[in-house]
Amino acid sequence: MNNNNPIEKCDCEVIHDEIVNSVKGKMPQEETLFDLAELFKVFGDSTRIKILWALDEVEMCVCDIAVLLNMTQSAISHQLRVLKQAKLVKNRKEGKVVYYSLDDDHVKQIFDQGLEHINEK
Amino acid sequence: MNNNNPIEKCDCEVIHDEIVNSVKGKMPQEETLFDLAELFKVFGDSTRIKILWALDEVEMCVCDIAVLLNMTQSAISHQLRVLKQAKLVKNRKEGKVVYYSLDDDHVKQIFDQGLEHINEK
DNA sequence: AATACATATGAACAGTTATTCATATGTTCA
DNA sequence: TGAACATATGAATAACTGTTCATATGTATT
Repeated sequence: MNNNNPIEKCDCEVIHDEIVNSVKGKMPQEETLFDLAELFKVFGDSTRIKILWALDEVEMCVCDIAVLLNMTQSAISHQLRVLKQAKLVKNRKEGKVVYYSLDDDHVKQIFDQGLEHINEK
Repeated sequence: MNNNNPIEKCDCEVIHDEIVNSVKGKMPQEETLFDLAELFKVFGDSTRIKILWALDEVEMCVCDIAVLLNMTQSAISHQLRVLKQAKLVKNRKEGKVVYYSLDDDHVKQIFDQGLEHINEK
């Protein structure tokens, strides 16, 4: 069933039909790959990386983090929301103060793998 | 030496001075965290995730990838450049055709950690 | 040499995102 | 109740990013 239809968006001929079809069969669901990209997008910002790294050490309140990173409370709060939506951090409230902590066991391992890549290259 | 200077950008008082200072001492170098974020930024795009996943299966030429993902050759080529700059893929030339393959052992492990996070939540 | 084709690349555009600013919410304490 | 403070949030803005389009480069074939 290998017809010679013009390929939709690619402006070149298929070079290796078999390989393409084989890989197509092995690819995870579109949605899974999308979710994976969304997760890594969260890791792809220095501020959030710093927050995660700090929270991997110890639970901290919003203001602590702002002071630590020398940024505004607002900026940190916005980023904590992103991290929370990604379910990477959780929080607990104690009076006026909200304490954030890591909510994932894989963060450190993902960091470590990333660092290994960087250090090898 | 805990003076009571107004904190630069944070518009609130330091809540837990000791924690902030302790964590500050344990944080990796600014540059390391920046590089880590830059690396994850590369993972933070569906197209690039798909390319990496495909190349983890088998070496492919640019056109193959374009057909596989139903995208233009140009778009793929641009993304391959990003992946190459990040040293996640390498290529070899055979006549007109350029074959790309993974250039990192950690890609799959990073994916797996990410997937574990997603599946747990 | 000329053509065909695979890939690369620069400019432009649209969509996304991080920070700032102003302000709202919610809690404590007097 | 009102003042003080920690945090959250919406709107605005500036910077960044992915794709497209047009075109350039480089290789093989005739």
